[in-house]
Amino acid sequence: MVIFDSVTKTKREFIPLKEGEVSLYVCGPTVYDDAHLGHAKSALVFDLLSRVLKAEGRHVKYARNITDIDDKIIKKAKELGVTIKEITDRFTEAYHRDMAELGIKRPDIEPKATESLDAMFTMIQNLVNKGHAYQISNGDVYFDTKSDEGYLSISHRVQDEDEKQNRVLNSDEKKNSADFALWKSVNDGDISFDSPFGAGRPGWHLECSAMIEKHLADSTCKYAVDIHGGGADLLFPHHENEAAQTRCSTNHEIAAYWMHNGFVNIDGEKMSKSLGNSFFIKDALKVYDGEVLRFYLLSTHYRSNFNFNEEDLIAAKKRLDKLYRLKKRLFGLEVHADMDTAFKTKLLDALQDDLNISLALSIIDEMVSTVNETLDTAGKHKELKREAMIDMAYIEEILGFGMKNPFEYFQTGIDKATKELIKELIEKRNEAKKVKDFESSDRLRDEILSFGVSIMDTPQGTFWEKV
RNA sequence: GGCGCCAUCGCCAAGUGGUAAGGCCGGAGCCUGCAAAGCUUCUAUCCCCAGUUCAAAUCUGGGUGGCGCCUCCA
Repeated sequence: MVIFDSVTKTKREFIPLKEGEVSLYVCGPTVYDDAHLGHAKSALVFDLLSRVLKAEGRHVKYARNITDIDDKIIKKAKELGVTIKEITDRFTEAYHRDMAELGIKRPDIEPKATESLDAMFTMIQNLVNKGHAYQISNGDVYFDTKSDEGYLSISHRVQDEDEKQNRVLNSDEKKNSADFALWKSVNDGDISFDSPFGAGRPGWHLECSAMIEKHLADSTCKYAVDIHGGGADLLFPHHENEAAQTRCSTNHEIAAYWMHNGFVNIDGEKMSKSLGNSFFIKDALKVYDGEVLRFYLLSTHYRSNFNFNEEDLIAAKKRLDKLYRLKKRLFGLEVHADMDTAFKTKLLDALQDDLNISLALSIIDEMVSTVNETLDTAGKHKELKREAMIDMAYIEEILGFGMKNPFEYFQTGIDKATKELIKELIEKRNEAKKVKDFESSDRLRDEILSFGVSIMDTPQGTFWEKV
């Protein structure tokens, strides 16, 4: 496996801390609202990564956090007059539902901030003890960025410039303008948690470092985890600060490899909360099949920015359709043996190169095309069919494409009653065709088509699909 | 202002020194009562300029044009 490490900005051969094992930590959502396409992209990318690592025969320990303490959550809870737990439970559940629709597997560990406070306290205490953190008069505890020689080594920023930017916004008591809060004190009776540093709530960056130490890290290793991932926007300040906390409170760096996925834009415009053009997954799912969305969002390399638009989505759907067409053609054939094929090797090879999905998809297209061609010319070809089934099962396993029953896949969006009606009309039409009453059969076909479906006459019978 | 990314066929998109993958759309054909699906076939020299090299889409320099981070954000 070769991974593009976004800190060294080079492709590097992946060498795990412990042979055969991989620890992967990905920054997950803050659960105060529904998940949008950006959350989907990130979750999809790292779902793919963990699948590929597993396909290589590695044992993967994948953690993705749920941020359930945050100012935005508190604000929303106040607005709605409910507890923060009601908010976080509701949106955690929604997140899980949306991710499942996209065929994303649950990570092995999903730590929550509320369940990781002990680890955060330990980290803050270590930082204070080692002189990397200090408390100011109002109770806030800050990380002293000047005390960390490695600070800004992750994002390669220049300190002075950032200071100019931040000076006005920050508290006078802070030693350096870039210092960030580890603990924010609360005195006004607002929602808070008890801690050795007084009542308050943790700074956002802290939880990831603490969770990694608690769930994944081995203090005998040079790095806390093998791979740390997240959206490109998190590189600074979030990941820079995480790295600083871990570096200064423990005896290791936080991650050996960093992976950052590109952004999702909508029709050429940046999608962001401040612009208010977030596209929720649940809304997209009303119009598009979850697996089509999965295929579409995954069809571009993870580091590129992704421009979401309907025309491209339709083209992606047509491409996925071809895989399902072949699956339909092979339907009913049982596969027993799990053998290696040239196709499987090629597909894995492509994905092992920093998740080269475009190359992987072209390999799938070629396989589909070759099998179709052979089936057309050579007729019944049991061995070929069997191998194709094995290959498709592999695509399902490693990429999560082709998971559905192919007949149902092509009929999504048509209700049951209509399905029955269509079935009857097709029978009538076939009666008419039998006696070569083409006038009636064409009339019936038009009637069937009016439901927004297309029909196909094949040697196996007549099939229909939603257009 | 600081740091950084990108620019390949109408559209999406691989390829990072050896002579342009794949998909969508479109044209022609096979098959089919018609159609759909499938199959065959056709369509680019890689934003511009200069340089390095036997050889560059791929390296260097300079343009031009997009974009991101620096503030909550995946």
